Amino acid sequence: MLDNFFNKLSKGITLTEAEKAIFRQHVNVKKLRKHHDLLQEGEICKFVAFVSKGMLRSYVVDEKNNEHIIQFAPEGWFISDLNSFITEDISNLHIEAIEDSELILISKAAHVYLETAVPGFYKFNYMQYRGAYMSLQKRLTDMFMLSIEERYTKLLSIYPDITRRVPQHMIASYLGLTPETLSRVRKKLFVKKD
Amino acid sequence: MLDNFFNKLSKGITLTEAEKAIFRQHVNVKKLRKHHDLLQEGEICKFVAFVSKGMLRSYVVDEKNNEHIIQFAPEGWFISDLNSFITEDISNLHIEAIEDSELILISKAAHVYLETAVPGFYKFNYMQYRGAYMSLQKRLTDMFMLSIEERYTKLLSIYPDITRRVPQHMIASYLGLTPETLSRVRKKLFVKKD
DNA sequence: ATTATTTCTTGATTCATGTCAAGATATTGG
DNA sequence: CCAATATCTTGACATGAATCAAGAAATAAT
Repeated sequence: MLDNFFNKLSKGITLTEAEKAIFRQHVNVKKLRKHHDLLQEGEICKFVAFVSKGMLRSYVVDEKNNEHIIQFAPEGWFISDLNSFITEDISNLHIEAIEDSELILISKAAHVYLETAVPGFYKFNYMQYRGAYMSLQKRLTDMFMLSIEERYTKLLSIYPDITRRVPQHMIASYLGLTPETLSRVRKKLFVKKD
Repeated sequence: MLDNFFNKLSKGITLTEAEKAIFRQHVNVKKLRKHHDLLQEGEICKFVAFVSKGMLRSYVVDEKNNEHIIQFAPEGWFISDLNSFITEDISNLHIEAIEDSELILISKAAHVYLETAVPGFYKFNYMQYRGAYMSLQKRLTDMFMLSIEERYTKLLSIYPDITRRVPQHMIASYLGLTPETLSRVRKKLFVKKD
């Protein structure tokens, strides 16, 4: 059940069997079918979720009802609204499955407990947060530096299977574009290649 | 010399006098005058800098020679190119003083050493990274959700003294605008207020 | 299979912001 | 104090992306 989760952790730290047992006692497994919500705007985010199977997205909705995708989380990734999770303020994010998924949920109490009971987990989170900050900063500089075409092709090169798993309008949303604009960009790109 | 630095740390952790002494042995104080660089594109970022006095900015330069500001760091803040610092790849950032400044520089070796010699420093960095990630995510959602006016007024409300300390074209750059556009936005805002 | 739903494409048009250029204002340095 | 430099404003114009609308294509449901 937790194999993928332990695999992920073991890329950064080493876990004893005893520690794995502690995790098993303190996390919850949850299945979430496509289109179903893990978190809705206005709720307090009470978990960090590890995606062991499937794929989720987090997004915000603006006053014109346009969705803007903050993050995709395929299997092997974590997803949460960290702001809400830490401060216990209400969230302005939605988190939703975009494929039938299987999750490991870590509640706040469990998260706090596990960080002291399993020192490696604290270290792991340190690196997660640092890495998350570094990637977000890259995303920001890409927004500033790259043309739409470049941002799109870069995304494809980093996540080659994204076009097969994620509808194009969501990729547009992630890149900060309308679906129409992305469609036209793709047309141009593919004409060029011929 | 290190008072501001210790004050900052003591907001998250408690330091003994012995630990302060360790810091004093392992960090460097540096003065940097306005317009002078702390880091140039193409170099490897070999430090994390704490700003004890003055103000710095980090920015990228695109192929049209436009600057895009990633971060402002007034006194009490840290600045670095964390990507370059961690991976030891060359940086694509510039870091520059925008006021006469005084810095506490922590080299990579010192940073690593201090995190083990002063456990609280490790904890402090954990929170720094987590917090940095959370603010960057807010910045990204603001980019998606808010109009230019809203982004500008929000910036002013969070950093009321920024207009006095930072030239307007740099604020424009931080917000992802041209100086002309920001000038027009301000005009509209101030007409409204009358 | 057929219908219904979602996703994607394409065209016409609008609009916000960028670009270019010039002048005004403010700041800095000798 | 004056000159030089940097910063900010304003106008005219260009342009890239959004919007609106309709239809095509693909996918899912019955």
